[in-house]
Amino acid sequence: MSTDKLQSTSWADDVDETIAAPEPQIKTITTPDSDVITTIEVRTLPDGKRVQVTRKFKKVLKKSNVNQAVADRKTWPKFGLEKGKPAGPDRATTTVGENVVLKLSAGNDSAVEEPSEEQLMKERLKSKKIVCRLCKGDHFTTKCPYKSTLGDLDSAQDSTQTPDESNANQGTAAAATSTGKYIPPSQRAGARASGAGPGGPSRDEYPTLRVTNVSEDTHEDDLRELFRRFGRVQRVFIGRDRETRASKGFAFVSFELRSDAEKALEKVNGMGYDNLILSVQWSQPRDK
DNA sequence: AATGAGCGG
Repeated sequence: MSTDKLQSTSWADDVDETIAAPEPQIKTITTPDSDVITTIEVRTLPDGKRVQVTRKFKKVLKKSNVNQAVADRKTWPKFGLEKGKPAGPDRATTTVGENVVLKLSAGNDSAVEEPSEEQLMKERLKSKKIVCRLCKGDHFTTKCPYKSTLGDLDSAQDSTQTPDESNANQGTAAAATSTGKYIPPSQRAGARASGAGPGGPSRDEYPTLRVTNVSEDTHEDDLRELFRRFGRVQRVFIGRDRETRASKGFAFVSFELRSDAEKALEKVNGMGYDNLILSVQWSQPRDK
């Protein structure tokens, strides 16, 4: 360890230097046979007093960058239930985490800053591939474009029930499955596919209108009431400020049938409502 | 003028 190395590794010294101008003199004494390094520092305090600081450091013989005890432990033969198994983690039962090393450094050197916690998480998520359980695509299962068609297939495969149990459960909502897991009626084997039948719209695919110039005190229910005359309204959403929840003056109205949405668009676009004139367009599909 | 929230893994 060199003299200037010692100076920069002590954060306390760095702090002092900003206050006390006089440069401390440091003498390092190394004895080859001993495992101790001695430094003697002479410095002048702000009030003029001279002090001598003697520090002793133990030389550490490091085989690697890990704690010696940890390294030793890794050479132990396995014991207990793992007795006789080959060395190293068994990947079938053990997930090997990322080795995060805590590094302390003097000052706030942002140029060599470690990647932030957030970045590390993102990296980890990236390496932990998202695979759709239905079609094996790289999206979440709920985002699967084939959800409405493969969805039933999946729940049938997932089921550990015998056909007898499955049939018995279909009739009674209260019946528990053999796994004890509740399956809502809409997802039980043989249930009608979600949306308007097989291949029909899946939740986000309903015909949707964007309504703008909506007065600030218009509520979801008001729009539902306004649009219901054109057909079954699937959803009403009013754009709001995240914090204040105040309306941002636009809304989305989804119908179950495109023909109804079309009628609504024609009739409501340009219509006076609550002292404003509503504008209605087809919405662009939500995406991110 | 203006295009949505939040789940998961």
